Amino acid sequence: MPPTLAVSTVILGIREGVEGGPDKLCLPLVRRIRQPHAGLWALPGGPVGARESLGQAAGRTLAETTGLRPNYLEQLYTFGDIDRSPTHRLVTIAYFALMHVDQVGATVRDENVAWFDIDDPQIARMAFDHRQIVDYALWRLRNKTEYGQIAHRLLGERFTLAALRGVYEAILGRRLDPANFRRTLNSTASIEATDEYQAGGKHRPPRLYRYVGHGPDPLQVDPLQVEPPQG
Amino acid sequence: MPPTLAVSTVILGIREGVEGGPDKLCLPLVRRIRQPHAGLWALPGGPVGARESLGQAAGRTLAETTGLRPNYLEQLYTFGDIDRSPTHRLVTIAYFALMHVDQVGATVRDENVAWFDIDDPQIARMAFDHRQIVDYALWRLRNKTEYGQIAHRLLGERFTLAALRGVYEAILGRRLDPANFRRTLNSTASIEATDEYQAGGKHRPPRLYRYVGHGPDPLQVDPLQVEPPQG
DNA sequence: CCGCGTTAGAGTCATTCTGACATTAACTAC
DNA sequence: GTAGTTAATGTCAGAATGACTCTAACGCGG
Repeated sequence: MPPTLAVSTVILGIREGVEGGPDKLCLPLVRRIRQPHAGLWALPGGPVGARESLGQAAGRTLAETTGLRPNYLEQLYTFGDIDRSPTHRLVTIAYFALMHVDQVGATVRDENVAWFDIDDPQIARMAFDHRQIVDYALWRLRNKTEYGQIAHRLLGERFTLAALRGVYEAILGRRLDPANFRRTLNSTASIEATDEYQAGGKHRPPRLYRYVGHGPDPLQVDPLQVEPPQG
Repeated sequence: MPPTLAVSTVILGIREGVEGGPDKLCLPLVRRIRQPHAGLWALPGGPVGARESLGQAAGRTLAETTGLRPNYLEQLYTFGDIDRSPTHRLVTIAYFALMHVDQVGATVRDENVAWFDIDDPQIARMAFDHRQIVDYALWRLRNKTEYGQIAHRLLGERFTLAALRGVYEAILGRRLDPANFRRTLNSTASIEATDEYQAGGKHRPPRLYRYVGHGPDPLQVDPLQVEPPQG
C-alpha cells in the first residue's frame, strides 16, 4: 500500500492585546471527528488530489475545512516518519499561512473549528505530530530575516507604525523601542508613508503607512512560494 | 493511480581553486539511462520505501547511486507540480547534503556518475526540474544565517582559517578580508583554536582550528534535521 | 478656553559593529 | 643572509544600534 499524501496548514493571525498588553499570535484548529485521535484538535488539511499542485491542495483543504482564504502561503516542511500516524503510513506536506488582522475570527460557524492563542494550554497536545509542526512554524517565523512582507500580510493594506510594531513584538516576544523601530523602518524603503492619518483615536492621530514590494530583487521572497487558488 | 513519492539530494562539496583563484562549489550527478530524460544528468535519488523515513530514503538512495555518505543532511523543499514529470505524477522531497573536502572525488567508479562545478555549462540543463532544485539549494545555502557548522561539515575535523575563509568565499561568491574574517570568527566562540599548526607549506605555518558545537542552544540547528543512516 | 494626559514623531549621544588598511611575525627558497 | 609569501595583530573612520530626551498634536475634563 503506497503512503497517503496529505497537506496541513499552520495559519497565523494577530489578535490585539488586552489592556495595553502585547499583541498575540493565534491560529485556527479543527476538531477531529474520526479516529485516530478523535476529539483532539488538529491542523486543517486533507489529502492531495491527483490534478492539483501541493500549494493548491493546501489552499483548497483550508477553505473547505475552515472557510479561510489566506493571502500568503509558504511551504514549511514535509513530515514522513513511519509511525506518525498509528493506522497507516502518512506523509504530510506542511504549509504556513498568514491572515489579515480583520479576518481573524471570521471563520465558518462550526463548533469543530476554533481559534486559539499560541500559548493556550488547551492545545499543548494536538492530534498526530501537529504540535511539533506548529512549534516549527513559530521557529521559522521568528528566524525570518525579512519581516517586512510578513508583517504587512498580517495587517491590512494600510497600517500605523504602532500596529506594525505590535506584529514584530508578537513574533519576537519582546517589546521594541518605538523611536528606534521607526528609524530602522524608515531606512528600509519597503515601507512607505501615505498622507493619510488614522482618525477616531483619543490622542494624536498616527500616520498610515503601506508596504511597497521592492521591485527587482529576485531573492526577496522564497522563490518557490506558492500562491493560493483564486476565488 | 496515487502519486509516486521520491527523494532527490543536492550534495555540495568544495573544490580548491586553481592558481590562487577562489574555491569552487561542486556536486555529483547521475546520468539517466531510462526514459524520461534519458542521457541527461540528474540528482541522485529514488523512491521512498515503505519502512524508512524520508531522511533515511535520502541517505540510502544516495549511497546506492553514488557510493557517497555525507555527514550532513537537511530537508530542502518538496516539489509536486502536476507536470514536472512527463509520464506520471511525481512528488519529490529534495534534500541538501554537504561533503568533507577530502571525499570530493571519492565517488563510485562509474561513467554515469560525475562531479561538476556549480557553474559548469554542461549542467545548465538537467533532467526534470532538477536544475531549479539545485538553484534553490544554492539560494538557501547563501542565505543561511549560521555558516559555522555548515563550513565545518565541508572541511575536515581540523582546518586553517584560510581554508574556512575559502569556504565562505565559495558560498558567498566574493573575497573576504582575512583580518576581519579572523576577528569575527574569534568572537563567535563556535570555532576554537588548537595548539597544532599545519606543516609542509612554503610559508609561515597556519594554526589549526576546530568546530565546537555550542552546547545548550536549542535553536542552533534546524530542529528537524535528519541524520543519515549509519554505516 | 485652557491645561493635562497620551501617543506620534524627531533628535541626541554613547557604544558597538564593520570595512579598509597598516604592521609585525614566521616560515621557505635561493 | 635576503627576498618572498602568508599568518596574525593592530589601528582608525564611518555605519549601525540601543537608551534616552524633547517637541507636536490630538481628546478630554474642567
